[in-house]
Amino acid sequence: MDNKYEALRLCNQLCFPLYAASKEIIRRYKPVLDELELTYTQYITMMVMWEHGSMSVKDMGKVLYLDSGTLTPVLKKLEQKGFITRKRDSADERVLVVTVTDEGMALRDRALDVPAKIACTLELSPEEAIMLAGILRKIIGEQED
Amino acid sequence: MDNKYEALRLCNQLCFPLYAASKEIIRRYKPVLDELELTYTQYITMMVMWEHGSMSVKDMGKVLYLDSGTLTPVLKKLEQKGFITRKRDSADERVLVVTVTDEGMALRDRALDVPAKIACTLELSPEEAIMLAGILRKIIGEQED
DNA sequence: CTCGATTAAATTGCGTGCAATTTAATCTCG
DNA sequence: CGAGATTAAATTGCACGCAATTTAATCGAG
Repeated sequence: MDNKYEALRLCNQLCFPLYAASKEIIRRYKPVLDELELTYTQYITMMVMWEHGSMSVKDMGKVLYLDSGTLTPVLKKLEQKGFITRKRDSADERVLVVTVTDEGMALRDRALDVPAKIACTLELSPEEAIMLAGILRKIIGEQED
Repeated sequence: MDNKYEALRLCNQLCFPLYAASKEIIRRYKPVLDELELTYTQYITMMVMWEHGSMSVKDMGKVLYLDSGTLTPVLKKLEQKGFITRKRDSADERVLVVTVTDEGMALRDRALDVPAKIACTLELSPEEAIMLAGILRKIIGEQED
């Protein structure tokens, strides 16, 4: 019986599987990231730091799609752990520049095998992975890295 | 230069787009759900209620992949709004049975156009949607159900 | 040069998510 | 039957995510 409520059924939605899959992947990261004593949000923040070395909170937010309300406490935590420094830009004191420390860069080597550990739990074919990445990029917006 | 750190780059990951896409979709729900005065979590909970009418917290958790720590406050909020009732099962007092009210069922009609409103912002082809749903199911279901 | 507008972070408040623990009810097995 | 194991929710504590507001610095039109 496909009635007028059919569209409301959970199983017909894309949103819910997307939401559930996202949480499921973060769950799989947990044991791996626990060894580095990083949360998932701290991990993706460090990925940006490893790649860029130094960046304003605003730019970090653009890359990660997070605002200062989320980032400020995450960055303070990472500073506390010694992986980054937080310093106002002398040219514009409104801007806070985040910079990775030597200790932060050292962490990168300890994180080298994280992607492989996650990837091997996914069991997606390369074609599926490429297809998924493309569709997700379309949902997220367009620009990207 | 694809060096040994290449795998760590944010753009090469699937996890991050998945996480970003999930948040992006929930963001798109917000204005639509605001009209119903529901959060996204409350909305998916009501979807289950509309479909099943009555269910234990445990079973609800299995469907939504959420535990009682998350569900208890959500269900209390929905009870407070008058959309559901919460009552211990007389046959087994450990079990709390959640049941949709008439007011809760009435909300269903007001939510009828929510899926269409979201779908039309996605701009995915039917093939892409089917492909995406399949891949996500694979990710979600790999070690459970 | 100045004052209102704009901008970048920080702060506040609320609602998740989830691990870990607690409480209460039920089950199991001797 | 009865004590320990198991189970279902609730509770506690922490870390997001994001809207809204606040604070401080800079910009820009007049």
